[in-house]
Amino acid sequence: MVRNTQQGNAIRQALKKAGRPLSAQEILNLAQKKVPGLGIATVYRNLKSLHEESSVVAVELPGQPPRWELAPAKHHHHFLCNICDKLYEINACPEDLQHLLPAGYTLEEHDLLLRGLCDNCSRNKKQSE
Amino acid sequence: MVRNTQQGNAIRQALKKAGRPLSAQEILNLAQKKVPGLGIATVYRNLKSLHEESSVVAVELPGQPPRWELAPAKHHHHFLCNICDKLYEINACPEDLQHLLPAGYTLEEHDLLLRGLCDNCSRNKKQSE
DNA sequence: GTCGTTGCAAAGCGTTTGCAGCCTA
DNA sequence: TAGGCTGCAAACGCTTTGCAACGAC
Repeated sequence: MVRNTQQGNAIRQALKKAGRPLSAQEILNLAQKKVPGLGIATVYRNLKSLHEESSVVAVELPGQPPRWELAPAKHHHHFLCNICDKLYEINACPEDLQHLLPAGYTLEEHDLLLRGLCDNCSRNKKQSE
Repeated sequence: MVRNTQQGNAIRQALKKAGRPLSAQEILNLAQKKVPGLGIATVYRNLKSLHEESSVVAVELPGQPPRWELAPAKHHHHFLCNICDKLYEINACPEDLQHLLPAGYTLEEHDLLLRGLCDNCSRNKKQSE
């Protein structure tokens, strides 16, 4: 049976409060404010369990460790800002990707990562030009 | 200046002959047939150089080490088979992704990974049903 | 009291780096 | 011959695991 521990709660709360995908290290830092002795191994073990029960989702980024977010209600994608490195949730989807595939292929899932400049960084860049 | 070494050639040839993205380990295995003493560090150093000069591209996969391919002539995406784990090149692109973004965001690049069953595995699965 | 969970430290894996020797230009 | 490139082994960063102690039920 699954037990209700301080550590597990702190980890889930950190993800919930952040509202954006966090790295294991970020989760550790946040959760340690609630449970000072918390170790990184416990973060990984909890993430693994949560992932197995589909409560959290891993977001993979090129050349970086994955970030984790609470399982979203609806299908969505992400936008990574090339300047501030923040990862945003995009509530839209290109749909109809099956037609990109050659005949015979069956599409089951898809991952889309958009990259560029977020609103903030776009604005800052324009000002400095 | 850049020198023309056996090792570098073996690595480039392995990528060229394979015609699909390879992991560093796969490259090592293939290139060692030409240059037996070849070390993994040399594979990584060559990949790094080739990547810097944009001759090769890294393809990132969730939960796996990246695979490398010779820089493709044209923009494309990939399809990962959920059964045989082979990675295929898809010469198509959803285009017009900017409209998925909120106002103010600037789209610079995008990565799309399609997953499902390749032609072969789709067929095998149907037969066994 | 049981036994799932934890913290620590050690190990694992993919990747990078320091260094002395090698080999291309 | 100079100095870029190599192989080896050690180091690295992130993640997982073994183990004894802890604590939720």
